[in-house]
Amino acid sequence: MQPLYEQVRASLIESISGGQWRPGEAIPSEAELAAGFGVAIGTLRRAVDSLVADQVLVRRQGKGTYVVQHDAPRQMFHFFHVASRDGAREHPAVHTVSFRRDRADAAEAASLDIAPAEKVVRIRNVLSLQGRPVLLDDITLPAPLFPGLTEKAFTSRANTIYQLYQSRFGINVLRTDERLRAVMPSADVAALLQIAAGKPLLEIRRVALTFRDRPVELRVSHVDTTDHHYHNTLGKGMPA
Amino acid sequence: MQPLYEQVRASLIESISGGQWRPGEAIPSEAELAAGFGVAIGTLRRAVDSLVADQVLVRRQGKGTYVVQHDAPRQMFHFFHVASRDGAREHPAVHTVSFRRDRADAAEAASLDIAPAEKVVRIRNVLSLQGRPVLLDDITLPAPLFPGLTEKAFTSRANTIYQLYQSRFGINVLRTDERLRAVMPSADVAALLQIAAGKPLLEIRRVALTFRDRPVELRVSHVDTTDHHYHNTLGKGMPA
DNA sequence: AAGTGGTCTAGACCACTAG
DNA sequence: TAGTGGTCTAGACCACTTC
Repeated sequence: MQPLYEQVRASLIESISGGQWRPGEAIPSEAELAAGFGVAIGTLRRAVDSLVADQVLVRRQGKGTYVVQHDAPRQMFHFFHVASRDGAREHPAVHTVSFRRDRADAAEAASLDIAPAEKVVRIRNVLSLQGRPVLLDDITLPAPLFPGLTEKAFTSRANTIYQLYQSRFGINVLRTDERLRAVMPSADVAALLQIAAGKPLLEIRRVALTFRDRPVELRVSHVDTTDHHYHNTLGKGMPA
Repeated sequence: MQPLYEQVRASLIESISGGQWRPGEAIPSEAELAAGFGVAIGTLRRAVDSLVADQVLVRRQGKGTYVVQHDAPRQMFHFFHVASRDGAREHPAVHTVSFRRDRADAAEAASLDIAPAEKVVRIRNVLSLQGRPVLLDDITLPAPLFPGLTEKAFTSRANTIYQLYQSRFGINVLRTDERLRAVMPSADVAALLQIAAGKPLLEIRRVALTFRDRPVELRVSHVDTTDHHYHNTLGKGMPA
């Protein structure tokens, strides 16, 4: 038998991912929820605690508990780990190079857990920091999950992409799985990042996951690490 | 005023970092501890919970709560994120190339928060996976923290270095701060990793921290990512 | 003053481990 | 059977926000 607080947690997730409580909205008070589920308030709090730890909910003392919104600055940097030499993080300026619809290849289908040759949307973005191109993102999205997605919707608010996924398509990115390697740039990548051909790049292959570890986005990034680096903290709470 | 459970947590940390309970040993039962601190058992549990989350303690139902030992396999991989192409992780074979005493340069002193020109120990290790050299570690340690450290002690159990820090010098590595870049190898690095000069490497600059975020080790790694990658999971509990 | 989340208590009962 | 951690309850009181 599953513990009660796990069942309550699962039930809360249903309500959130089902759109019953929208991002930015407050969920009912702890007393109400506990009464509704027929559990003690301590048990309800334990379920909420775990969702707060997973960044799905945020508590605001004296006000209520809210569904997180991904456009908040600290949500933004939760998944953006590129920092400049002095450790400062900055919002990148995003420029969309291309936006088109295609079919998934075998590797992509495997990564995204979709059928081979499933329809996908491909977006290529150049991200600039301090006015210089530093990062090239190649994003692949399963088309069925993003109905009616247009380039315009993407570019108009592209610096908070996960917020777009959440507000327009009800998709909460909770976790990402990243693999990093050092590579030599291809010609087109070098051109877009305006670098010499002999300069190595950091390649990040990221799969973004939502509830139940379902993949929703594949993103391959190439980073010019001349003046920037990828920052990672292991062993405790989130990086600041 | 600090919450009670925070005070209890701080007190527990004192007992652990002070060597009162040694790694691998069980701490007193929750009932005993609660009585000793004069708090409710729920409050004591909350303090213990946070230390379990920080990987300082582990609970074993029916047996007791133990101070973490860093030689456990899952502790090993907590800070070793290099995996092969298929995602499998493997214990590296370690070969010590050099071991010598020196003085810290300015950058190292800043990273380790020690006086300029402080005595340090420098170790250079080559780590092999599947019989091939994949990783070159350049480790810098503040000598005063590691009295009597010899090459022999290091090499004899070098595949669990943090366990050595813990068992011999009472230093618990709790957190690491890593910065990743793509670089071209210097001649000596290329030679030790047996790679061509034109092949890019992943550079990892890691500072290891103990209680109160005190730095205890600086490690610069160079990784041949031809058949391996650096694996990172963001947004939830520890990677498996 | 009313409503919210945050802390703390005291105790019951369950699940697991060991002798 | 005894001892440990794991779950769950019911309620008191505090701190913060809003009206």
